[in-house]
Amino acid sequence: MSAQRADWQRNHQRLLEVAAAVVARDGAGASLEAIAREAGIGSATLHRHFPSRHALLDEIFLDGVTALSRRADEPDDEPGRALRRWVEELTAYAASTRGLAATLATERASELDCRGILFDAATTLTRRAATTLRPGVTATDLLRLSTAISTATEGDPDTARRLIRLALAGVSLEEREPS
Amino acid sequence: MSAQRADWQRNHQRLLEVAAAVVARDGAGASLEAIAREAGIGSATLHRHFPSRHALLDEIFLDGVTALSRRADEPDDEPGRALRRWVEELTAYAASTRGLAATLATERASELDCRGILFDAATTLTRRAATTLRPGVTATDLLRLSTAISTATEGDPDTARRLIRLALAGVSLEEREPS
DNA sequence: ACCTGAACACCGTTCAAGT
DNA sequence: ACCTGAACACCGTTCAAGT
Repeated sequence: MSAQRADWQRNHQRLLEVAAAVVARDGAGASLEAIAREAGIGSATLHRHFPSRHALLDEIFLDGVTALSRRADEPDDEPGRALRRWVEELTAYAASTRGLAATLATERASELDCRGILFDAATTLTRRAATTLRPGVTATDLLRLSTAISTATEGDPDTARRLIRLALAGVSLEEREPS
Repeated sequence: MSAQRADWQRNHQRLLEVAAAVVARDGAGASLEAIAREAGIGSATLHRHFPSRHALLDEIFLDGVTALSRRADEPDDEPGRALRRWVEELTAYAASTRGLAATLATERASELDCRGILFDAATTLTRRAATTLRPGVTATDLLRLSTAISTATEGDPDTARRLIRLALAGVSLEEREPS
């Protein structure tokens, strides 16, 4: 590893830490100029490190999302319950992590970004729980519901949890076909 | 009515029409400068007519939302179905009307804005359907779910309809308490 | 190779000055 | 009374110039 590469890594790391703090404070729409300013670099340098806002946001949340995705592997003898619990945790986590919900709502650029990682986890859980699910329900549906709710309840994870539980269980007591 | 007041009304009406067109094209975050420019007025005048972005957006959508709220009064001998159908229509309408979902997601300023009107309609339907609903489910819950989904699916009313149906019916086939 | 200052084309908001 | 041009303090993006 060259000295330049080590330098770059240090700057990169520092930039990410500052960016995470600013996004936690100002949300997904935080000023990129403010991030560069607080990191002590030029805004042009920020743009070279991260070609888009989404690229920056995605890297900020990558560790937390990866940790959450691992929890999908915990064994559970009731796969339906395991799926519901994980989706509930994802929704509450995204609602309490400023900027994450908006990041997940953006179309992903690569297979290895936050959304791709969560999609893989959701797919595994959905497959295991397939027999307990209403026919036609996909991992994509569950992620869309979760992201929609966490986006709408940013900063209020209790409400997020309540709404995703409601959506997973259904609003009505009646027996019906959804279509 | 003075000539000045008539003038103002004409300008106001023209401004609203232009604003509606620009928002339909550019979304809820449309440039207020662009709206003023296309309406042929100064941006300062726009700000005097509408003290906030929300005030402008709300007035743009008022007619459509009022029409939708009236449909809650149509009689139905199955109040649970009536509620579900109306919430589904609201969600699809908001998803297909650019800028409306974001407007509904904003905390309301008055009792007579779009959100207040929809809240009244949802409250009526929810009360009629109370015995068919899971205990504790409120009109606010249903509006929050609808707005969350339509915000996340702007421009795709078919997906919006599919997701709100799923949320109303429940994802799982199992009998459970949502706790 | 890497970074930066400066320029560019935008914003929203406000207010003195005009009519 | 009403409207406007202009000013102000910001943006994101790009690039020639520096080291």
